[in-house]
Amino acid sequence: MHETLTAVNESTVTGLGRLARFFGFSDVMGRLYGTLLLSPGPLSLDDLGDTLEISKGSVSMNMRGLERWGMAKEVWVRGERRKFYKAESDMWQVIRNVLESREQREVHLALHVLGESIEKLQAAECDLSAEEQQLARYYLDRIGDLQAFFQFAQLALHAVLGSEKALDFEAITKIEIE
Amino acid sequence: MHETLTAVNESTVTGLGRLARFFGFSDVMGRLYGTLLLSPGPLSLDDLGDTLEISKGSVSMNMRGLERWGMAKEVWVRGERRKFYKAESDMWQVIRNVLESREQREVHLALHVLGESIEKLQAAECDLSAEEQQLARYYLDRIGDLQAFFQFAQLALHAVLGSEKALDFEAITKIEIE
DNA sequence: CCCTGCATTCAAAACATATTGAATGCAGGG
DNA sequence: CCCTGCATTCAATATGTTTTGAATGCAGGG
Repeated sequence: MHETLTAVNESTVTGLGRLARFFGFSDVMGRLYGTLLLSPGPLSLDDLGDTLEISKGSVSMNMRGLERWGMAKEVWVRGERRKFYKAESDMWQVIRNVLESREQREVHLALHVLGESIEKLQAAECDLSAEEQQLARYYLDRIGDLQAFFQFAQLALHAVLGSEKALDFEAITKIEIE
Repeated sequence: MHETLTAVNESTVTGLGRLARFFGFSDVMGRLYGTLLLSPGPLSLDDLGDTLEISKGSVSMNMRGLERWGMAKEVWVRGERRKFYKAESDMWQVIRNVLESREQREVHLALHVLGESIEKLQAAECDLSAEEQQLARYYLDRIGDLQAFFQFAQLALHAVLGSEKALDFEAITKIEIE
């Protein structure tokens, strides 16, 4: 195959590996996704293992990860007994999946814990010495800041996820930046 | 100290550790930040090490990390020879720091690499066999999608960072969510 | 110019995470 | 009901990361 194609393929796959790590996934997951994304046809686990030079076990586990996150789908190839996968190529869908299941949960948890702390501090107020009360007020201020941050994050998430009809990436491509 | 204060302190510090990991920093950095945030006065490296029960070395290295990211600042305490730190309590500033120096760079790099790939593919077109040309077009499509994603991310970053006068977190607190 | 009290560095150790490949499981064909 | 071809699991291992603490560096006081 022409070296340009090979080079582009490799840098894309590497880049997606990097992106995956950035988002807290494993490098291999990103590379698997990239390999699938750049393959016109579906690939078997063996294909993927051969291409990326990683073991069958690793391919199997990481692919299941990709499936769980809705980044790849199983595909039936007639006449084949093996499993074949293709990448979920709708980026928007992938992002929704990640934001919804992971980020959303983190933010929720954080807000829950912070809310509890505030309640506890308010409930305990009478039991505290003057000095402790002062510290409690300090805590309430700082925790209020954190709460504001997470509420901002929640707003941002809602803004991105809430837009029912997938933001039009193609349109965005055409916007001139800087 | 009253157990409520202790409990709230601990859960906040733990939560910030978690948040730090989520953002790709070390757990310890988050906990150090949390400890400083909940301390009315500045703390020395020893104070921090004692509180979190970690070694001097670790405190030293992680604090320098926090400083580099603009999450903590050195503070002079008169009559003391030791270094003292306080948390940068302006969350907005912290977020700007992280987004600007890290996320911004990632997005930039990605867009650069993708752009290069597109150029390479276009330049090589004539050298390709019919079959290779077809694959090249396929690559261009997929890479275009990735590009659109990163351009979206860049837009989002600009939107958040661009607003010159720090988004008003306090105001956001008051918005009713869901 | 040494001594003290601190911060910093860095190699070794502890710890965490990812990968491997042999063993196991499972389905469909004969 | 066994055999084959595959996927999956998991304990052992390799790899990467963080922490530690002893050694080192450095500034200021005496």
